[in-house]
Amino acid sequence: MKENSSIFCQNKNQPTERFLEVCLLLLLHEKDDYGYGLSQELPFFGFSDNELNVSTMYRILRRIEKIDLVESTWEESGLGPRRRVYRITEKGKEELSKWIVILKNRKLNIQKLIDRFERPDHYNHLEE
Amino acid sequence: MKENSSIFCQNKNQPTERFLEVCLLLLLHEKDDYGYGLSQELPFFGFSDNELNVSTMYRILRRIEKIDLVESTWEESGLGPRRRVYRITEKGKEELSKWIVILKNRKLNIQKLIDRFERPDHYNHLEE
DNA sequence: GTTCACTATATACAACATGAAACTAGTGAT
DNA sequence: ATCACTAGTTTCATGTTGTATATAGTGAAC
Repeated sequence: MKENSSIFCQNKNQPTERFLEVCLLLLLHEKDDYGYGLSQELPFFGFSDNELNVSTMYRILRRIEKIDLVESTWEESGLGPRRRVYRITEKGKEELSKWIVILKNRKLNIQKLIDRFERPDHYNHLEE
Repeated sequence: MKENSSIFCQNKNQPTERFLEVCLLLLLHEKDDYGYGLSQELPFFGFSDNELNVSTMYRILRRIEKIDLVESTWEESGLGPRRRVYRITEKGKEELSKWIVILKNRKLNIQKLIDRFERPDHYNHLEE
């Protein structure tokens, strides 16, 4: 069982903050970047100051590097500490594509729940 | 900081399977039900056979009872083992309403990500 | 010249959530 | 007797989180 688990990327959990992982992959799909720079793009996806935990973000970056979704090198900035600049790999791009499919589904399921909450009449015929 | 954390229900994480919690609250908002019965309604929200872990579901039911979002009583079914029948509380209804707001936001953020993946041109002007 | 704010990354810790598996147990059909 | 279905619980290893803490470079204000 669970052989149709393509819906689960890597057969792992899908905690919400996996969404952060996908956001990072998307941003790195657009262009190479480093942690601090990425953190400034994240409010676009709803991770505003209060909601972004930078520890979590840096941890995710290290984790997805370990599983070869991204690669990194150190670069001198001249205007502050060194930056670890990340680059998405082919494997990372494939992972991103799979996540897009999952997220489309997730969005639909959320919509279903909202509809059912706001228009209960459409589902009442199930009552006995 | 984090005082505007009404966006985080009970200040806790929002792992994806919290979505399962909200589905259960919604179903119990519609009518009283027991675990096994609820499990048969869950495919509607995307929790098909392969994707629903019944341990998780039963665990969530016990957890949300502990924090008074639902109450339960044992009932004889006559056609099998006893059933623990759950009923949503006022607190549970309030929690459900808060979650609906969160999920509407989550849906929007997912949509933003999908759009940005599929129509990168609209975001390219950011490049240097 | 030192304090402050900003830039930049990393790690340790306790708390919590998960999937998988095993377990108990009642009913009814083969 | 065995099987399939109904019904719920607990244990275990693994994984993820937020918080706090640490380090360190730059440049401006005082």
